[in-house]
Amino acid sequence: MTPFKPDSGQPDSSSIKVILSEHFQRAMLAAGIPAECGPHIAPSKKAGFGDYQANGAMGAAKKMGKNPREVAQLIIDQLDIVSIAEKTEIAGPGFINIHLCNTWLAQQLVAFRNNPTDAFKTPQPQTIVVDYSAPNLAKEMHVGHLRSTIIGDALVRLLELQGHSVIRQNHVGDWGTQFGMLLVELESHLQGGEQADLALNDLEVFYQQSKKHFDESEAFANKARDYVVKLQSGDTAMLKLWNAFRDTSLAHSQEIYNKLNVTLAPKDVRGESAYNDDLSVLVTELKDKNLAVESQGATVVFLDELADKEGNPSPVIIQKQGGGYLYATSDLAALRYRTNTLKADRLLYFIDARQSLHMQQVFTLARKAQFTNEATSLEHHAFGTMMGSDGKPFKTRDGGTVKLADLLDEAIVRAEKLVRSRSEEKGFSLSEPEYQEIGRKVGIGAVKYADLSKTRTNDYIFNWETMLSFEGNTAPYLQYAYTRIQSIFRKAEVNPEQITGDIVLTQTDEKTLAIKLLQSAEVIEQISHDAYPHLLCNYLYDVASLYMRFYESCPILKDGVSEAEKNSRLQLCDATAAILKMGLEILGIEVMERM
RNA sequence: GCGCCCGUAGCUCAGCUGGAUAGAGCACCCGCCUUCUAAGCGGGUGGUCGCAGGUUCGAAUCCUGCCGGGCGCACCA
Repeated sequence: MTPFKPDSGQPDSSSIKVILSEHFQRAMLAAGIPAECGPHIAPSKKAGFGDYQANGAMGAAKKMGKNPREVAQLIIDQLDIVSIAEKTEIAGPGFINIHLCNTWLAQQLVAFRNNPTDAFKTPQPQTIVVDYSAPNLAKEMHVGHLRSTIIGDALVRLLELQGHSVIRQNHVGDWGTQFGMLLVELESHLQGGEQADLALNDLEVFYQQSKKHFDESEAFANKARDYVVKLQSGDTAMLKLWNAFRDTSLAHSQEIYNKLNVTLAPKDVRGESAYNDDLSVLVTELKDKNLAVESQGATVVFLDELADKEGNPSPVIIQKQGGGYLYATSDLAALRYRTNTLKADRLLYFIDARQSLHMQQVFTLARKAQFTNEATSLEHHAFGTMMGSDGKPFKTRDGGTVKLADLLDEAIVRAEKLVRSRSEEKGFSLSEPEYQEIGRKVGIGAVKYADLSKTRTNDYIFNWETMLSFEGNTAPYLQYAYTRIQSIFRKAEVNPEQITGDIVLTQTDEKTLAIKLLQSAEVIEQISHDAYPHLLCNYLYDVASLYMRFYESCPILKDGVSEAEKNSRLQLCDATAAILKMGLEILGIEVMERM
C-alpha cells in the first residue's frame, strides 16, 4: 500500500475509507481529541447523508464530556480535504457527512484503470496453506461437499491475487477402517473379470453393496478387518488393490472439480494415507513430552485448556485400544507437515462447523506439543450444515443425499435450454459449441453463487429451485451485466484498453457507481482475513445493480452524447467489467462475451 | 447436563467492531422493449428484527435470562 502523502492532490492507491480515516484521525489529533478515539468512517446508507460519514465525533465527545456537534465542528476546523471532498456538514447528533469531490473520484478511477491489479496486492506476501474439499474417497461427492470445495477455492484464488504463495491441500479420506470392506468387495468384482473403474462407476451403490455384505456376512466382515491390518502394514497386494480403488475415486472427484471450475488438481491431493508412517512417531513424541497418557486402554491427551466448568479436561484420543489411529492423529501429523515442511505462515481449514471442537483440540494440542510455531496462524473457517426445507438436516425422500454430479448436470441442462430460448427471442443465434459453453458457465455459476452468497457460518437450506435460479441476485445477473458491457464495446468497435482521457462524473448514477468501484480493494482485504466470500458476492451484486441503473439512465452510444461524455462512460463501463470479471474469477465463475 | 451456532417481510437471505427512516432476491400488483442484450429498469404491497430485561445520546447489532431450532461432547472420519 502506497503511503499517503498529505495534500499532494495526487491519486492514491489506498481505499477511500483509509484515506478519509487518515485525514480525520490527523484532524482529530490536531483538535486535541484523544488518540484512542477512532474516526469511524463508513459509507453513508442514505442518499441525503453524503457519500461517506464520520461517526467518531459522538464517541469522542462523550469521552471528553463535550457537546458532540461542537466536537464535530472542531474536527472539521482541522480538516484539510478540499481536494477530496467538496463539502462536509454536521448532521443529527454529531454525524459528519462527507460529499466527495467528483473530480477526485474520477482521478482515483483513472489511476485504478491504469493499474487494476495493484490495488489488491498485499505489502506482506505470506505462505498460506489452505485445506479444503477433502472428500471421503469411499463415497461419491454429494451437495454437502460443495461448500468446503468452492469456498476454499475462492479464498485460494483471492489470496493468490493478493500475491500470497498459496499451497492447496486436499486432505482426502483414503485410509479409514471402511477401506477393509471396500477392498474385499472390489476384489470380488475384479475376480469376476470386471475392471476397477467399471465396478466403481457408481461409488454410492458400491459402498452400499459392500456395507450390506459386511453387515450380513461374518466371513466378509472378518476378511475386511484382516484387509485393514494388511493394508496399514504395507502389504503389497493390498496396496495394489487400494491404489486401484483410490485412483478411480480420485478421478471421480477430479471430474467434479473440472466441471465446477475449481482449481484443485491431482498434485494437491495429500490424503490421510500420506501421514501413515508418521502416526506412531507422533504418538511416541506426545508420550515423551508427557502429554499423552494411557487411559481405559487408549492413548489420550487431556487438555486442561478446554476443560468444562467442573474442571474436567477435554480428552483427545490419539490411539485407540488395539493400536489403531484416529483422525486427530493424522490431522496433527498433517498440521506438523504443513508448518515444518511447507513453512506455512497461515493455515486455513475449510471444514464443517460440526468439527469445531475437534479442530480446537487439534490446534490446542499442536501448540502445546510445539508442532507449530507461535507465529503460525491456525484458522478453522467453519461453515454451517445443509438443511432440508423442513429445517432439519437434509435428506432426500429416500433418505439419501443429492449427488453433486447430478445437481451440476441438471443446472447445465436448464441453463443451456434458457440460453437457447433467450437468444431466439432476441433474434441472434449462436453456434452449437457456444450454446453449450454458455449453458455450462451460467449453470455452474448459478449453483456456485447460490452457495457462496450465503454467510458461511450459518446453516443453510438446500433448495433445487434456489440453486438453479437464474433471476435476481444470482451469478447470471452478474454475468449478464458483463455481457451488456461487452456488447457496447462490440458495437462501439473500440478496444477498451485503448480508451484514455478524463473521466467526468456528472450524473448521480455515475458517481455512485464510481464510488462503489473504488471500494473493491476494501472488500478483498477484508475477505483475506475473515474468509467470507459472501461479502464479495454482495459487493459484486451492488456493482452490477448500480451499473444496470447507470446503463438505463446514461446513454453511451446514442445520438446526442458528446465525445467526451461517451469516452468517460466507456471508461466507467470498462472499469465495471474489469471488477466484475476479477470478482467472478475469484469465485470461480466464468464470464462470457454474450449470453 | 455442558459447549458452539442460529431465530430479521409469505419464502430464501443481507445488515451485527452500536449510528440517522431495517435492506435485497423470489412471490404478488402497476408501469417500461421503433433507441447501447427486458436473464433488465422504475414504482407498490409486505416487518412486535423470537420474548423480556439491562447498558446509553442512540440497540437488529453489546450484556443477562427465557423460549424455539440445529450441531457437538472417549476409541467413525
